[in-house]
Amino acid sequence: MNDQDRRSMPLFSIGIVMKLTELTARQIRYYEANDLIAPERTKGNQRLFSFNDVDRLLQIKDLLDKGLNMAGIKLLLQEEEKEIPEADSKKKKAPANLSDKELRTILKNELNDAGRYGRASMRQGELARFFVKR
Amino acid sequence: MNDQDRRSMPLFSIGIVMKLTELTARQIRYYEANDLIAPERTKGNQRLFSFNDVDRLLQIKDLLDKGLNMAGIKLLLQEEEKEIPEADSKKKKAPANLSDKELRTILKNELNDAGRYGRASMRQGELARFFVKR
DNA sequence: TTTTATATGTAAAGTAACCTGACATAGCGT
DNA sequence: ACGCTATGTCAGGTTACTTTACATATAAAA
Repeated sequence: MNDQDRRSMPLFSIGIVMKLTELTARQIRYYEANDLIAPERTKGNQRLFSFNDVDRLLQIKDLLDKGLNMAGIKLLLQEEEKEIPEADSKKKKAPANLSDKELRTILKNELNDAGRYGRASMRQGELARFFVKR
Repeated sequence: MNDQDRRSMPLFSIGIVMKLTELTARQIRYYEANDLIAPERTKGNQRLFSFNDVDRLLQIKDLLDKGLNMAGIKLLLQEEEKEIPEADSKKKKAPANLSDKELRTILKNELNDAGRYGRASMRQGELARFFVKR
């Protein structure tokens, strides 16, 4: 269990994400429709966002403020993903579909590598960095 | 915004908390009815749990497994809250699990009203520690 | 200027998730 | 045997989310 797993755990409903990001539901769904984010879904098809998702939404918001459009943001985010090979290429084998039990285990596990958080405000910064070590 | 603020931020729906803790909704509501937790509510009256809440639910589950009842757990949690004024800068490593004997001792002392036990249980952070630096 | 594209608002109808309250019950201690 | 405790389950009601469709302000293009 590593940081990336934690950050990609689907935890938040869209209502919470609205508050965390100060985006409307309409905006969030629109960004998804434009493939800027891809939150998980519950069995009943409701969106469930991870720290990574929220983080990315804050980036999107920031880039929009700077005048970029969907296409530009998409390019930037793609570019960014390439730059995160993260040294350990092996963890690619453990993708995002955690079972409930794994999820639980993760949460109960003690972490020696507990994280540091930054000082960013949630409006502009990256939420995940705020909460989780990287 | 400090650590405590982050830990007490209402973020999770009961559905997510069920998965994180492996408790049923019935159980969670029952514990709330018994004043073991006090999650926030949305405007529409639905529960919203913080990291602290989830953390505490994991403790409750643990104590139930050890045979305590609501009253005993309540006492322990209350006691723990007193200990958390955090004046103790010791930051001693969490004694992850209390032995049955320790539990008995603590409870006995409490019930006898013989005063507090000195050992800061400090085991508040299972979940929160996972996510947040301390 | 007029047209087109973009990003967002809003409304409607349906469903998922949640709420409380009531009743049932297994397991335990007395 | 009895009662209590912790949990299950069901019912009826409410909230939160879903998609689809149409509206619109602004910006870019023609």
